[in-house]
Amino acid sequence: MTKSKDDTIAARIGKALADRIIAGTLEPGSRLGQDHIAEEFGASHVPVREAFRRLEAQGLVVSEPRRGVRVASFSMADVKEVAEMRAALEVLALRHAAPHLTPAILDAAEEATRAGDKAGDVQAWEDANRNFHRLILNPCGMPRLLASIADLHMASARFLFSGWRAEWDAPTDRDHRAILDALRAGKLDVAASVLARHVQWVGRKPR
Amino acid sequence: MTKSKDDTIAARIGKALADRIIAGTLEPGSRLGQDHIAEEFGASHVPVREAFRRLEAQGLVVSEPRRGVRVASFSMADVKEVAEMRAALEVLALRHAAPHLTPAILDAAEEATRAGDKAGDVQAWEDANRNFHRLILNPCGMPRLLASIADLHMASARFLFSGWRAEWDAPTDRDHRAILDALRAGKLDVAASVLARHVQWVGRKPR
DNA sequence: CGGCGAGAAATTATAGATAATTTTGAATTT
DNA sequence: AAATTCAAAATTATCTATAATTTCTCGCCG
Repeated sequence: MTKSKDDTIAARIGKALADRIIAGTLEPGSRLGQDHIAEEFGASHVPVREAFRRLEAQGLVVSEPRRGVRVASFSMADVKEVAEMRAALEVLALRHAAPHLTPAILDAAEEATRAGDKAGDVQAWEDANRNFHRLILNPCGMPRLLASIADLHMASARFLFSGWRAEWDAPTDRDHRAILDALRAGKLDVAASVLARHVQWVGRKPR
Repeated sequence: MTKSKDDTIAARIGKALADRIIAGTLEPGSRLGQDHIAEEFGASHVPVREAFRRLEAQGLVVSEPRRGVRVASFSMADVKEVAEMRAALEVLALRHAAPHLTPAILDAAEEATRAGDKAGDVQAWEDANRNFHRLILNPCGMPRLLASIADLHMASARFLFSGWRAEWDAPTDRDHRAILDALRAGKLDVAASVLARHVQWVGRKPR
């Protein structure tokens, strides 16, 4: 029953590569040879090429016709761009999700925030962070919007894991609580503006 | 020199199919058999499958593993969702493009508006409309944002051509002029709010 | 008369093979 | 020594073939 998504080999390879790119295991700019990857996964290169197309659409790789595909590199400007897009779209999602937010959902989001506080490494913190955003935004019931946000979130996470930002501080988790408080108080505008600022935190220059 | 984009067969097929889906030649829900399409383009089904992946990422087709792909159908809710996403993202793009807008660009945008007025059919009007938006947004210099907007614009155009809206009235072109006036007067907030409203016009119920 | 299999036909997904293009590298020339 | 050319090697893109899955059809049974 856990086979509706990564059923095809292409989907499985695509997901595996995405994970590595986000985690930074595959470095920006590095070449992805289709035969090499096919061999590693014990498959032919056809599903590998199909996986490439999806990754390309997600902005995780760049492909030059007949010259191969490489892991997408990103600049500070790219990071800021993604952060601003997230701010715009997540605010939109929140405005539509708000009427459907139940106390149970808000409690779950608070629990996710606590998990983030207890996180020992960046990976665990990011998992909790993603969970928080997913919980409060999913009820908007706009699938295309949520898919776009998920892609942008991946790009943000890449940056977070890239070492540019070795530190991850408390302010974001304070933001989470401020968002929850505002939502509980019915102050949607406040929640939205905190969310917008919060999302762009990752786009700030480190060090 | 016109070969950096649709160089591969897969890209060419993808673009051709996208055009047909947007124009409505391929109806929502209709099945796309890989062999059938491959034969039509005088190719094998492998590049066809790669084209499918890109179309899937753009939301133009939906693919169920081992069950084929069909032209994505869309509901009124989908149209509204796309319109709201466009509003959010185009406003963001406009805010970043504004500082780089030159009189020459604004004149070109006005010319595009006139072309829209003179348009005899929906197709010509949509071409002019897309041109207007492209002209005033491209200078934002945010490639990922512009790519997302382009995808959303395709979805909007699909709706426009779908027959749900056989009429296309003047108000949009009045909006175009209001946006240009506001930009020329340096009233960015006004331009942004008119743009947001303008984009969502297509999401209104026809008849 | 309507559901229910079993087998056939059609279709998708993957593999293996081939053609075409780019990259590499060494020999040659200036 | 640097630049250039040209052939070999590597890699991508596509095609043809095969395996696996779904859909269809038709006869059978309730």
